[in-house]
Amino acid sequence: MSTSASATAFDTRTRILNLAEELLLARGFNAFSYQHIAKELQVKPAAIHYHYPSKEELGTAIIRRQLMRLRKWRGLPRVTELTPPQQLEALLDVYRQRAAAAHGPQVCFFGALAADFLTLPAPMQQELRTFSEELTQWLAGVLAAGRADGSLQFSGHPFSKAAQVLTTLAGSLQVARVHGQQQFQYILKQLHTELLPAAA
Amino acid sequence: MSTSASATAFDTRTRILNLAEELLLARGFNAFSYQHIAKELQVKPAAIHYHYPSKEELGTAIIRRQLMRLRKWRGLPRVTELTPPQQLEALLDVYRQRAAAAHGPQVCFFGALAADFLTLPAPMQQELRTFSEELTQWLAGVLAAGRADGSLQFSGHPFSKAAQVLTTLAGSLQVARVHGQQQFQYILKQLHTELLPAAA
DNA sequence: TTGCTTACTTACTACTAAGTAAGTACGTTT
DNA sequence: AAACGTACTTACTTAGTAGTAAGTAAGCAA
Repeated sequence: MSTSASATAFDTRTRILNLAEELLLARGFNAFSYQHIAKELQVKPAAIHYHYPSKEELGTAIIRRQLMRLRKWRGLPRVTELTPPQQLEALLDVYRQRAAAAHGPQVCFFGALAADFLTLPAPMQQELRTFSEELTQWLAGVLAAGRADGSLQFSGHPFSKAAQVLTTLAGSLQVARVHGQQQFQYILKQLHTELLPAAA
Repeated sequence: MSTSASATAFDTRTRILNLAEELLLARGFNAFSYQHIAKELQVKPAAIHYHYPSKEELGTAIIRRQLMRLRKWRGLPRVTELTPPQQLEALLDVYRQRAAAAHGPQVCFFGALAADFLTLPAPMQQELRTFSEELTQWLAGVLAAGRADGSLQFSGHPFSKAAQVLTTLAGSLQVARVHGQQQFQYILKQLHTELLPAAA
């Protein structure tokens, strides 16, 4: 169209974002540099600055993309049409995938960024808050619906329970990195059996 | 005695360790430097190197001290003589204190170091594993005893449940940093009501 | 063909990081 | 008084950090 969007241009920009995301999840925001990205992509560090002038913009772009993914995902027919327990299962699957990631277990966005939170630029802090809030609200809705129709069980407010479940999931990926996947399995199984009625 | 252990020497060493610990919990291992410590303590960076030649040794010392504290704490009469629910409560209090820390909510050791885990020197990784394992084992014992005498309720293996609870606690402090203390309160309340029988 | 845009590279600045070697002031020991 | 150990400072090296300014090759547009 008007923007001819040459394939290579788009590619490099996206490849930078993909790699930065990977490095963020693997090492944290303060422990990866433009040099790491540049070396891996076989370009010069200045090329990264061309696409993302500052590290703050790069970091914000990573979170923003993840927020867009969340919004798209939760609106997908193959997600909205599931029953509450299936939606919960779909969420757990996302974390299972991360735990089994190719280059060693990754943490989730929240876990990776929350640890460095106080050192993050303000725009990144704000984006992260938005992301976390929207995810919690979505899960709270799923839990409320599930308890209403008897397919899920828990005590307390759905929002509190959602916050607790997401917190546990975020933590469980960090545990997986320190203690291996078995601990992660234990924790997920524990979550699973507590939320689903024994009868079902 | 043989080592005259001049007061100032001991003081500076300890003050370095205290401040490094504080910075680690606030900013993560990769986001504090010898300069930060030196400036705050009004000495030169080389003075820090004198006491802790490398950052790896400083980091290891922080974890090791925390491990010693744990071993001492769990053996204290005022802890061992408590009932299982009281021991659980004592553990939760440690986290509540961190959440309400003076200079903004701190995360726990595990949360702070797990995020940076892949960038940590091997000795620090090993010390952290030991610390986490001992803490989980201790809590598993408390949970098992509590379920046996009917004062605590949960499903699954005590070790799995202990891992889940500690994971949730670690995560909850990260949440507190991002979303404020109220979310933290929700999560702790949720944990509390689930573990303690409604009747009690 | 001239000019403009895109996507870089080269070469740099300014700064910070961990770590080291040599020197010094001071108190204790001999 | 001489020697020594402790606890530093001064001055440095090496290696990285984010970020910038200027140049360039390739492609498209008038």
